[in-house]
Amino acid sequence: MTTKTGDPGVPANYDPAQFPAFAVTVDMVILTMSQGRLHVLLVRRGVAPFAGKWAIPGGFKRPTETLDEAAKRELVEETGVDSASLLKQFGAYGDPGRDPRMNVVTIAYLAVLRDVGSVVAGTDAADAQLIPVSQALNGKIDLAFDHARIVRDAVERVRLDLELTGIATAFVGPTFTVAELRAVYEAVWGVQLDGANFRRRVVTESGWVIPTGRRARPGSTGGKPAELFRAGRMWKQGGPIRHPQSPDRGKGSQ
Amino acid sequence: MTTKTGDPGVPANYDPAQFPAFAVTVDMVILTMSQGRLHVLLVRRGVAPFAGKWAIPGGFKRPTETLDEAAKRELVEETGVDSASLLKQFGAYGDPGRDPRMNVVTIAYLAVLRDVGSVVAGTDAADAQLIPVSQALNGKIDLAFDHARIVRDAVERVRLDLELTGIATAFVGPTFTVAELRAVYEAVWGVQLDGANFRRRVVTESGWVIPTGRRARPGSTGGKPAELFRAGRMWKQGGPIRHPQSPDRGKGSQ
DNA sequence: TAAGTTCTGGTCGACAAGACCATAACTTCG
DNA sequence: CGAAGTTATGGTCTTGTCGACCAGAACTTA
Repeated sequence: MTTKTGDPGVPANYDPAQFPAFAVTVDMVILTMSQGRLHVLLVRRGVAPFAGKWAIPGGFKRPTETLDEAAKRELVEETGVDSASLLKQFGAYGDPGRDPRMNVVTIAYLAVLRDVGSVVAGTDAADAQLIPVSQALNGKIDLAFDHARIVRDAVERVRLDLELTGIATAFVGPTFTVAELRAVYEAVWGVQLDGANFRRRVVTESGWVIPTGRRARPGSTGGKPAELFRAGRMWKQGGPIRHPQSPDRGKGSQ
Repeated sequence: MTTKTGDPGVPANYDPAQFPAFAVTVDMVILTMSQGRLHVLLVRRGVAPFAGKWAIPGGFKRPTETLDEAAKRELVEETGVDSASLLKQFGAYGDPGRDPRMNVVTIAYLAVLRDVGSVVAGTDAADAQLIPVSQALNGKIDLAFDHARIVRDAVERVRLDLELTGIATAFVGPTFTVAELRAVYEAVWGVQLDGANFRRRVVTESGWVIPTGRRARPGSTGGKPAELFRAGRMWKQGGPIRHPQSPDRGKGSQ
């Protein structure tokens, strides 16, 4: 036992300046839907280490700001998007050697956005790109540092949050149809959902989607024009959609 | 990691050695049941800052270990308990000024244990004590740093995990009755659960409690001796117990 | 033996959710 | 213009889950 009399775990006469120094960064996994698939925003590194490899955007925390503020600042800097409410801290990573230059602990944040594509193109762009999550995770693309693990954890978290909260509306536009919302779930989970049942769940759960009264223009393939909704409250408790692949009930087709 | 050329925040040629230095600590919220109430392990600080105030145990991360290893090491040092599987990272805290001496970012871990009392008494003890969570959170007790917030977040997390996983078995002894397990849920959630229904849920959910064949000695108040179980797998997906206070369905009595 | 207490299994009704069908409202094509 | 195709959306039916409640079993103490 180090000591109870001093700072937890530290002798009372320890010189604070001699504590092992770390750099603290805030890294962000920015997810979005594009062409029906889940994408993650990656930037290409220009300098060593890992020059030429892809990485998730992020930056160093400043002593004068909180972690959340640092994440929000980085999000604005990297994408121009100012919606801190979408940022969610989901893990800390500090394995020795994860950065060959020095000791770095990173706090990882998750952001689920729409229209990142255009934003990215407008700001810095040259080296920022949306990559399908499937590609980023199956080894096709070499991620710098331990960013592959971070992205993997983030996607896992989103799958879970989609089940428990109303995050899905963050993936779609300011107004959307039930089918668009359903497409988000199907893409993230890789399953097919019944349109009628999905609609019932979404509409019944009062407050989390709000009808606008307008209707969408039917697609080029025809069909009845769908009702347009806008997002209601985002984070809710008993989630609207339950993951179908639950390890529950026998092996029923449901 | 920001090395993107043109990042407004950090030039690419920034000298790594000049990045703001932080101390990184690992703090632990150790929860246990005692006398039917949820308790948290606190240590009393002997030196400034916050001398005399209570704090959660923790310590500095070493550059050669991972965050999880640091947490495990601290847990052993503080309580003598070596059960890393119970440790769960649940948040990072880095507000400026949270430690008046220097910039400190802490990674917070959660451990749910039984019998901490005896362990604590046996090791260092003098200044370590189990405090009812209710007292620690209602301002009765002055916690150092931002530890009140950390404890609050941890308890919130446990409430949620209790709903989604089989954590509850970590609170009870190596063998236990259904009633003991039910008491854990009732204490953490502050609700009353129907004994018969609870038993059905627990026993039906195959694998997470295992009958030993033995029976408990009836309490001094009499009654049928309860069946004894031992814990099965701990972390599961679709949790066995759903929190009754869900903000769902109208205001039905269920 | 009687009374009390706890455990434990059973039943019932409410409700949630998925499968499936039917119809409505639009498209394009002939 | 009408027919066929496509999508949206509502209805019904069945199944499974969960809580409320009751009853009996198995022990205690008096």
